[in-house]
Amino acid sequence: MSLAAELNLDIPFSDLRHETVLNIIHTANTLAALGARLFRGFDLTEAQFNVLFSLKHKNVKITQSDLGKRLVVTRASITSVLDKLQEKGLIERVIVPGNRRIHHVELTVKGRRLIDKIEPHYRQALQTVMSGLTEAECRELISLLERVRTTSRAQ
Amino acid sequence: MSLAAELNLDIPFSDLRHETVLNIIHTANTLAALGARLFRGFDLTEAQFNVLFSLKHKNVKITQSDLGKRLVVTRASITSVLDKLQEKGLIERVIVPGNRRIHHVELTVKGRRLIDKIEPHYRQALQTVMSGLTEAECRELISLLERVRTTSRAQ
DNA sequence: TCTTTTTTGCTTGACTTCTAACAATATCAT
DNA sequence: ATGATATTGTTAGAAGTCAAGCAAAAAAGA
Repeated sequence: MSLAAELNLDIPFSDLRHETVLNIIHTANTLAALGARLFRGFDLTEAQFNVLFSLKHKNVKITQSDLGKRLVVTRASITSVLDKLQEKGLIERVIVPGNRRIHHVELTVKGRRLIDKIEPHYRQALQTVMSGLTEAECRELISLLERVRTTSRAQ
Repeated sequence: MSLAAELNLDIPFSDLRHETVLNIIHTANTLAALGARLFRGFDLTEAQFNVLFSLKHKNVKITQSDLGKRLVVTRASITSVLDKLQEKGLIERVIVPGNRRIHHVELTVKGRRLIDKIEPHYRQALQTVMSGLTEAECRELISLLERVRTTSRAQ
């Protein structure tokens, strides 16, 4: 269904570029909402899931700043998400000998167990949600989005 | 640039569907951040801009619930955004004779002047940000995203 | 009519996000 | 080495988001 129809607009889009941008944002919101619903079943927010997932799929030690870059949020945001995860006993901040400014963030046993339990459901949801596109179409979509970002970064 | 490179991941994506979903979300975030930067120059948040823009491009009277559906946020969210806009004197809630449950939301003169001032900058930014894609590519991108949403809605 | 259901807007509380500022620490340049 | 600069993590404050629950009002059904 067209976005204009979905949003019940009384005037169709007159600006193709505008329509494209809103389609990207609206699709992202739709996907994020599905994710949020899945994570809530495990008492996690999307941000909390993202941290756990990043920690699991990271080989080297990672600092809070690294995590921020990876998830594209500020250091201040990471601080508060980690606080919540630490309260729940899912991660720990490990002191790094030789550098008193940084912490290494690590999954606890409990944290690892939780993310291991969620991940199959997450993979399954991705599979389902993207089942409407072929592999070639996925690649095409990625390529178009990369070009949008490239232009955006030039701003 | 690939998303994996952008995020400095040490392992490339092994799951094409996952990569696609993250590309959509990350591109939307990038675009939203650009928007936020533009709106901040006019002392508006993105949510506030979205409300003003919707009000301007709406012919019929619109209630708070309508606005929520249009912007895909809950009624609770709309309430607080409207409170802020009302404090600034940019919108007003108009009592509807014959139905004491609803309000019509309308731009004030000040609100209309502001959105009129911002809109050309917004259009220009859209133009710039999407200049990397041809019209045909925009249509292709929209079509792929619509199919992702169609599948998502089936969940 | 009268009861039940639905819709509407609001409040509260939890969470995330940002910007701006800060202190502690590390790094760089002279 | 020492003074200037940059990085790291934190805090505080503002804003938005949602879910859940509420009261008032409207709509639907019996």
